Amino acid sequence: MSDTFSRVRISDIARRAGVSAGTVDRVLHNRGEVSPKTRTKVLDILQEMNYEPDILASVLASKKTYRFASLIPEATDKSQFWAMPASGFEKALEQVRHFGVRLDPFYFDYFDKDTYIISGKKAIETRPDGMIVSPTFADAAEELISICDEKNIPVVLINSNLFNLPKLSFVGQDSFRSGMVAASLLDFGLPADARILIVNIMSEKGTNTHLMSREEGFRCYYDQPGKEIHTLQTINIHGSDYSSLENALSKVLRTQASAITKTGMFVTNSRVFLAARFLKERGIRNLRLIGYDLMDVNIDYLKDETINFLISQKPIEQGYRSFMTLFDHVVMKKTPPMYQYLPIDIITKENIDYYLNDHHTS
Amino acid sequence: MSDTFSRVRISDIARRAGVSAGTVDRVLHNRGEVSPKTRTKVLDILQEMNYEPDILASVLASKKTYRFASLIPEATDKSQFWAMPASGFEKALEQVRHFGVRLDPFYFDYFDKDTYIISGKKAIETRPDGMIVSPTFADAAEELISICDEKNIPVVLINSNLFNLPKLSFVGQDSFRSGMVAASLLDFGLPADARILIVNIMSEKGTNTHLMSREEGFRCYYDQPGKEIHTLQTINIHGSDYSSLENALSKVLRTQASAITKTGMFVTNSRVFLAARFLKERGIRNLRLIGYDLMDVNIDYLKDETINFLISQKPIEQGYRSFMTLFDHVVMKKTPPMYQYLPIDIITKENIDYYLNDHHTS
DNA sequence: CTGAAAGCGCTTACAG
DNA sequence: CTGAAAGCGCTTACAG
Repeated sequence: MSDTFSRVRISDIARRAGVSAGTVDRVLHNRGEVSPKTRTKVLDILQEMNYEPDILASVLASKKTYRFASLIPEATDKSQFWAMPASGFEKALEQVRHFGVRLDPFYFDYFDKDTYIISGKKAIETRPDGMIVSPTFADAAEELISICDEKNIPVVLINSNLFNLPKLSFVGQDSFRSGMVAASLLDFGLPADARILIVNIMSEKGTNTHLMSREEGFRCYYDQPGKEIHTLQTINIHGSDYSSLENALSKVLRTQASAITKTGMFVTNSRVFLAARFLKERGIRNLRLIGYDLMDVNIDYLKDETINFLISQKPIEQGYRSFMTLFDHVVMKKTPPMYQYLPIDIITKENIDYYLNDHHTS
Repeated sequence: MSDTFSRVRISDIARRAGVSAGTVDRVLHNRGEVSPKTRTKVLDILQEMNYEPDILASVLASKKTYRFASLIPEATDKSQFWAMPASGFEKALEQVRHFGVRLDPFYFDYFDKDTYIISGKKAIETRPDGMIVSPTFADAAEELISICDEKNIPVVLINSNLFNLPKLSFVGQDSFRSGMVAASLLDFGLPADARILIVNIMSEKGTNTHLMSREEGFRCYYDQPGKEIHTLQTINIHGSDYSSLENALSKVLRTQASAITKTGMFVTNSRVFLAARFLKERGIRNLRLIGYDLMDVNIDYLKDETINFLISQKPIEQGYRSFMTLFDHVVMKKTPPMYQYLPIDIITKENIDYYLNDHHTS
């Protein structure tokens, strides 16, 4: 493996073909101005001698510089989530800075489609060599991406996917499957004939496609033959303030303490801390609770055992891999896989420490 | 961040200091032959202008080539485990080949200390620029590592740790903590007053330190205040053939079917498939079983639900990170953290697909 | 359509 | 102790 290391140089090829290095370079990069005859000849020798370019020399000589753009929601204190992919970008950037790579971040308001379109167009206008795009608003995303396609800007979709679009790759989690994982965990921790609440805490203006496929996956688990039959009940809460949730949950959770150990709750997003708060305020213990994302509030409830499991979307890795996908494609000329699903990490009080810092370091 | 990108060149420093590039290079690399006066002057200017070397140019110019050595057990069909770190090495190597990096792998027989010492010494004799060492035999490892220290060869320990040794870094999993994770999972899935068997399937000649700390961690979980009191029973099996296990388990598992749902079993290593086979052959269902490592046999039992959870040691990542730690230190001159604990991944039938291939791709 | 030359930023002998 | 020059492998104008 390590002997494959590039020993054949352009000058070797040139000599062998009886041409100059410049000409070899021209065929190497398809920049024309070469007669078909010499072209094929050089191509043959390239092949025969198994030429592999020295990327370092190439980057050094062509003082080319690469600019990528990212289009993700602004991280707010209500939703820290999008700060994580951004830190993944930085981590990746740090690793490949010396290749002359830059990243220009563009942000938008998660609840405002107009800002999405405006920021997106602004990003495209800078004519980046590649873009990382969160398709938060499906229709608007579709439009932006087709513009990128026209302008030959490769696009990596991050966090949620849109099918049938001219994208380079998708990096994210399989929402449906993560729902199944949640279901299997609750199933493991509940006796037969338990009662399970599926709680969708929806934001009024944002998209809720993730939540829907998580619920589908969750329900799909119990549709499998041989699974114990629990009672599944969906509760849709519109608005992510505490009082909406309190109102909705207090109606369905009047059960006396003894039944609580036979109850499970699956909150289909990071708002699981609202449910945890509810349980804690009412002194309801031993209900099995599972939700998403390693936000600080959620972690607190995980540590005090109000939440049993959190499923991580690996946001830092999403950022890191999106960036690297672009880099590998644009700079290293590698074709990435079309779908890159990150692992569905199961986080508990006991293993969370090793998921908290980027470098898994202590 | 991206504007920090190196714009100051050696020639800039040289001009400013009124010396030649060669001299700047000499102080940059501490290779002497510079008067103290010019040295401090150059140093000052370096600092002041915030010089950052262009690694690409540096690697290209110094046709230096780096050689690392690895010392890990040979992967056998009985134990595929060590094939994974090796593939992690390859993955890392692939990413940094263009820096002139090579890896010479050295292997030994997991059960034969002599082969460990012999291979280790052979590796050291090649005078590598860094070594990745599995400290399978503690005393012998200690000796090898002190030789490396004398010869200034940085060492990264992989998979299991030895404290108080002159090592660069350790990459692996916190065994104790992984035991706690296992305990919390069983606790979640078992009713109060259940019975839990801790099964140590020990190899006669290899080291079993991992198993011990996993058991300690497991027991530690139940020592915490407020945990339901289950009956914990340790079963030590010497020899990793099926009949030893069959013999040992058939003595303790005569319970009638109804009690089985109140039984959990924690196998402290990858031999959990032996226990799974036992259960399956006897038609014992609904016992809660947890073990380690994503070996093919284990995966089969996970998929047919005989095994409930597997804890992954992330062997590929261990290999990848060990190699990168060496690379970053030797080539990029970065100081790594002393301990690098990888996450303790919880694997179920539902999420395993996304842990199987290196690139989390589908 | 093609070649010769200069240059990317750093390192390496070599001469003094 | 120091500087000038050549070179790493590739790319980029430029001249023809």
